[in-house]
Amino acid sequence: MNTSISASWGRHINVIPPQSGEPALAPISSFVDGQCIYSCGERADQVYRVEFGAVRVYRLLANGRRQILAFHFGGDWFGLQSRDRHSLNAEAIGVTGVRYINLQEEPLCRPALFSAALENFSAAQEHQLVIGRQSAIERVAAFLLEMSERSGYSRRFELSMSRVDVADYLALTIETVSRSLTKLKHRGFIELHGARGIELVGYRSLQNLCL
Amino acid sequence: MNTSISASWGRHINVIPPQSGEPALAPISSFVDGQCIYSCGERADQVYRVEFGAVRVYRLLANGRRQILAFHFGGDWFGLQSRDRHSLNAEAIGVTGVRYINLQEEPLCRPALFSAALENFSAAQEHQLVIGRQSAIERVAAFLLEMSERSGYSRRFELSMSRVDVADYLALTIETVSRSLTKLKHRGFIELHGARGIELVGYRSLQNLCL
DNA sequence: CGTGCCGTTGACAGGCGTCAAGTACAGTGG
DNA sequence: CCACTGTACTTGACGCCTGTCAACGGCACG
Repeated sequence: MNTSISASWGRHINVIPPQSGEPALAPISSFVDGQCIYSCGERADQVYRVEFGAVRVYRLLANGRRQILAFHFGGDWFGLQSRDRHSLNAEAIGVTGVRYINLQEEPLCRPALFSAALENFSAAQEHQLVIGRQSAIERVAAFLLEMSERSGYSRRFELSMSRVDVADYLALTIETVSRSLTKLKHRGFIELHGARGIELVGYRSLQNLCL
Repeated sequence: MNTSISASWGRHINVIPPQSGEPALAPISSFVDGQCIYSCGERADQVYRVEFGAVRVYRLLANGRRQILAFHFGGDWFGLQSRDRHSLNAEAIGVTGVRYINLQEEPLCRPALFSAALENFSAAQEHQLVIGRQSAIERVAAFLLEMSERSGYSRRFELSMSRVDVADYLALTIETVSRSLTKLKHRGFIELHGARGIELVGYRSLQNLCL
């Protein structure tokens, strides 16, 4: 799926910097596309770190809708939870590897986990602003910039997730996402290479949209 | 402002349980209504705890809009930040007292702060779901239930914030908030006592709205 | 009683969701 | 090599929800 990227293209950061004296990390567990990593209601006694691939964290609502709260890529910690049971689901996007630590065996309050929690918190707040106060086209622009940042600020990259995922992340419909991408293309801000390939032609223009 | 509450009414929890061996808490600092506690760009080397009153945390966007990310009441920690400078603003709602700890003098990674960070994170996620996937009336219902919870699950309570604040928290306009409240009243789910007084008549019905 | 602020209500328009049809592309099998 | 199929994505038509603009009502305060 997202393994067929031309070599010259940026991708999401999959290289993990060597951790300094972080013990008790289990070996890499591998997941196929769409496979559940944890689900709502399960005991939350592990914290995960993405090694390669990507992860979506979401909840299903009673009206049948799905809200994706976050995407996680290589190096990101996820699964931190304020209660002892998960209130969200996590699934692999494409072939994905994660490692985890067991919270029973480890002190919960570690600097690495603390800053991971703050990073997650900060990302959630930024996303609140996007879905709260931005129009459809602004949300899509913000999303593209975010994905660019997370693939090392590359101007050209490939989305690892489908339109449905993008829509559920931005609290839009796939049709609106599609239309917004088309508008951005017509305005000369981006170019589309196939369904997943994105090129940011007008980086500054995109940023101006998101103010 | 929110000091003129009839004694029989629930209020937001202002009583602080005695902390067990938590040192270095500065004495209470008092703020008047609307006073800034910290603002975007300042160094974030303090973490605050509400002693009485309430706090709104928000950001102003370029289009002139304001998004309130969270309200904080007695006992809540706020001001935790992943970077060394604040990216948000915090203001007092009504007469408000806070205490803070200095992060320079204290180890950042303490259990109390860690769980505070996770609580903040969790609240941000729940709020993402509300503003992402709920209609106007569902958001208002969810808000009332949240305020009820935070005033000790009382059926009858008084809002400490204005309609503008509610609107900016729910990513709506004041008109839509007002209309939604009227609808909830006409459906017999709530009763309004003045502008700020709320009585939840149909608690279950409200919950069913928010599924 | 006038003034100002806050909240409510109404009329209207626009953006986005919904429904539906059309296109592109990969995989499969003949 | 090509037809067939299914999935993902795009585009179009239309309606509703919510934002915008405006007027009105209630209440505190001077």
